[in-house]
Amino acid sequence: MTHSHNHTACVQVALTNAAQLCAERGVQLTPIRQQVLELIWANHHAVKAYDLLERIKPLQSAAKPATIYRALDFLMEQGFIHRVESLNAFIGCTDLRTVHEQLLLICKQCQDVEERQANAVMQSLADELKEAGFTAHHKAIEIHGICQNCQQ
Amino acid sequence: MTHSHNHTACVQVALTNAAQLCAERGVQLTPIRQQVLELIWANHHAVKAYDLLERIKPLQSAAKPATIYRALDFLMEQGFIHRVESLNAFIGCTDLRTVHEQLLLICKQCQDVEERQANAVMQSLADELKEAGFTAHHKAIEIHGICQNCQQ
DNA sequence: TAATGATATGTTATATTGTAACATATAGAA
DNA sequence: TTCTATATGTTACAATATAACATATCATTA
Ligand SMILES: [Zn+2]
Ligand SMILES: [Zn+2]
Ligand SMILES: [Zn+2]
Ligand SMILES: [Zn+2]
Repeated sequence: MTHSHNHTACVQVALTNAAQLCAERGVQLTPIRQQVLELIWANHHAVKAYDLLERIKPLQSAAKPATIYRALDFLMEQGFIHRVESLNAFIGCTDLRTVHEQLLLICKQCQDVEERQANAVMQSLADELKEAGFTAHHKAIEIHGICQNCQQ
Repeated sequence: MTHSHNHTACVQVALTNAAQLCAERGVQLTPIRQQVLELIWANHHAVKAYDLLERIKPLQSAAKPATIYRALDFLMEQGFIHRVESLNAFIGCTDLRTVHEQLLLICKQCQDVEERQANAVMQSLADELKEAGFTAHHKAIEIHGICQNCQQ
């Protein structure tokens, strides 16, 4: 994603959808929440909470850790962002309109994180969980390696 | 696993295999490393580093965070334990003799973590990664929910 | 033997990540 | 207006993890 794409469009889609969904749901996309979402969408890297804190300070001089973590909690509840567990970091969700499980491909070289639907994987996982008698509430599927662009 | 099994056997297998593998590999299972491994194997819960620190202090009064993290690094390098990314915690590996990807089923109720081979899942994941052109180095697949025993 | 090098541990300090708790503000509903 | 829910401000701290340098131990080898 770092490589040649119209990222302005990515950001605009994300923000427009978030605003729309908030309106539909009767929740508030406040300035702080919107700014945090925009900062996360600065690129396709996973962003750390304290990096967000530094970056939002020019806009919100009173910002403290709780400011960021509250905004992150909200954005996660609404499904606008995902937490990358193995990085303690956050990325914008690229598929706001679908209820989905996320498979995250995390490139060690360019730091980009790609979210994929991976329906076949999710289906075999569902089969496996059924066999195990396990009721899933949340799935974290995070693959670290080298992305297609970085291999060339 | 909490429910009715011979856990003494689990521990013994884990420790015996670890000792054997260290001998084969020419690395040292020092007292600290062995004690940390035993503490991790106290049960099938994921254990946090600072809990290990408290628990090892009666045995190693000089223990500090670095003591634990170094032992954990060693045990992970040797494949004797896994890090549970979504819990910042560690579990003993139940399958020391096989090179494998781990699928971790994490029960919210009893805290047990079950490691499963899940060959079908891994195969569809491999297919998906191939399609994505992504070369995987490390996989963290962690499912949170309710285990079979806790549902009854 | 003595010097060397590799490994493991001791020790202090600090960096990073995340929450708790309580106060204040704001705005719509009753 | 008063109440209530929601959002934010603020202080303090808890929990997780690493850096950096000192010391110890032991096998190798000059
Ligand atoms: Zn983009
Ligand atoms: Zn890349
Ligand atoms: Zn057991
Ligand atoms: Zn359970």
